[in-house]
Amino acid sequence: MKGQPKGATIGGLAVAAGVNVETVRFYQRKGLMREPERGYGSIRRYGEADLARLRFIRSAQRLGFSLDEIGELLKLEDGTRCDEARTLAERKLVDVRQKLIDLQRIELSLTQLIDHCVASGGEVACPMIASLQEAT
Amino acid sequence: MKGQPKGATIGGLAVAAGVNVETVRFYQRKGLMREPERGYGSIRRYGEADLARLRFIRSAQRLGFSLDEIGELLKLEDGTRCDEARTLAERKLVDVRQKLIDLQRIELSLTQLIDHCVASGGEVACPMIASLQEAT
DNA sequence: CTTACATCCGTACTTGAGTACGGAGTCAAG
DNA sequence: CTTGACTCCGTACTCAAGTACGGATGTAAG
Repeated sequence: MKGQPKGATIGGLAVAAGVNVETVRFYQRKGLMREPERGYGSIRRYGEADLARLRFIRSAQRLGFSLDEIGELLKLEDGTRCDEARTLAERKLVDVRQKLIDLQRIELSLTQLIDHCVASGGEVACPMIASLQEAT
Repeated sequence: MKGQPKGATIGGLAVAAGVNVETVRFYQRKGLMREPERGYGSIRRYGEADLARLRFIRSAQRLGFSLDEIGELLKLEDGTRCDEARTLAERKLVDVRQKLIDLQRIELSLTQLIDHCVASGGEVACPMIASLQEAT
């Protein structure tokens, strides 16, 4: 009933997610990733869930969330009490929606710049900054 | 023809943008903000454009852009040669669109969590991680 | 059984993004 | 014309997020 090794080693996990082994261990110390039990005296094994979690962390980071904030998002995944989760989710949602607005504005600026570039021949300027002015 | 002082001092600028004076100076050193000429022997003055630029930098940071990337975005604002600008804009656009997709997925997860929370009474878990799984 | 390579773990180093500090210069009010 | 607050500038410190190092242990292949 014990069969062959169940999952990837930390090295395999790290490669699969495109991060450094040390980074995984760092996230474990921060409490963002679990440390699987090591079946007697041995080496830890990681599964799909660990990989997904690790990838989530990296994606969320690219979106400008700090590791502490990501920890909060992961608390939602991990199941907290309902009212608590809801409050947290609502706070995060406000933040996320503001980011969406800003990103959409930047997207628009960039597409317009590209269009103008195609249309004109020479110098162009992009109202990049104006794109984020408060639109009232 | 020289009138009264033209704009805000660095302190005023910093307060208006909600950042530290030192931060402004730091951005100047990095080349993200200009250092206005100081009319004979005196103190620098900043205008609306400087404030907008500073605010843009902070917003872009919240979206997960590094200061180096923000420098690139600002090159577009500042007007580069057309083909160069276009190439850069196209690269950034890919990045921005991926961020939009990820953020939209997170937004959906959060709203669903909130809905479930309202509907059920007790424990809830949020498929936060699943929300960013590659959907193909 | 040895040997090569990975894990484990603690500690130390690095990098990006600021923050803090301190002395010298500036400027407006009293 | 002094005084208090602010600017200027260089240098040094801090904090988050890793990265690197190195000795001890585990483990699979020859």
